[in-house]
Amino acid sequence: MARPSIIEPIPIPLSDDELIARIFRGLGDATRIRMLRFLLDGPRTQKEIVAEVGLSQGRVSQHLSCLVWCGYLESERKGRSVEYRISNVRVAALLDLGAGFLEATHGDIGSCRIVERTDSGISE
Amino acid sequence: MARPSIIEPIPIPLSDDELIARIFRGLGDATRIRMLRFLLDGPRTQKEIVAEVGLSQGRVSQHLSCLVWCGYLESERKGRSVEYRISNVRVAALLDLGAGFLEATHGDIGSCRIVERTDSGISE
DNA sequence: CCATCATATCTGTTAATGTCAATATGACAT
DNA sequence: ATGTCATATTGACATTAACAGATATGATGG
Repeated sequence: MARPSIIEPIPIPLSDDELIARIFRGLGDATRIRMLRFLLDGPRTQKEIVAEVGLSQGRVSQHLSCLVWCGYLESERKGRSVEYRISNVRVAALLDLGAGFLEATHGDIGSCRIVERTDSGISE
Repeated sequence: MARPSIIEPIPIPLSDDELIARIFRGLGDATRIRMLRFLLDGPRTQKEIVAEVGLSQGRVSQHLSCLVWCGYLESERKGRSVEYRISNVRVAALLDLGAGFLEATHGDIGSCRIVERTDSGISE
């Protein structure tokens, strides 16, 4: 696929710290986590993902581009649709480690305003 | 230590997806990554950390509070100073996995505007 | 080649959060 | 108790990025 609009034509040189931070920032949004966990069950088209997460199609498209260019997903056109799938096993490993970390802590992360984002919904 | 001001007095119930996203968002900033990597060498006082990262003392204090309440660091007062240290081995595991992921991808994450943050500095 | 379905892009709004500077609080030595 | 060093908090500001809605692009079937 061509470079989506959310992608810089020319990459800017970045520090190691910034690159690693971006790896994690790619996972730092509840919508993207939800998409990734949905796709752990198997490949899905964008339309199916839109139905699952309930956000606007445009926003979902951008999140998916982000996840692809960050290396978490692969995409492949299948006729009119585009199919998305988890790119490799490291993704599941990262999600597992994150979930394990959550369990191991006292859960105070829910109180930290620095990583706060208004989201009142209890897990489905 | 008492609850810092960046902490909600009463935690708001959050979805699993949001909690996991926050775990990763805690690692989604180059300054916090730099601090964590610095502390992998051993415990340091806040003053030493301020000298290392070169940001204002106030901002460093907030990042450290964030990292503590997210479960990445532990803090202990030592006389006038406060010593910070990596809380457990999962932290190093997460950082390693993130770095490994970075190597395994094509490095296109540096081009993704969604996880962009202006930071032109090449690694020190 | 045209209508339609699926996806991509653009525009504007809003909330989150990184930052510094200034100030307040806490611990310790004298 | 008081001055000083270390840390915490607050205020103001800029930037990032999530979001909906409108529109554009691309693929396919008729």
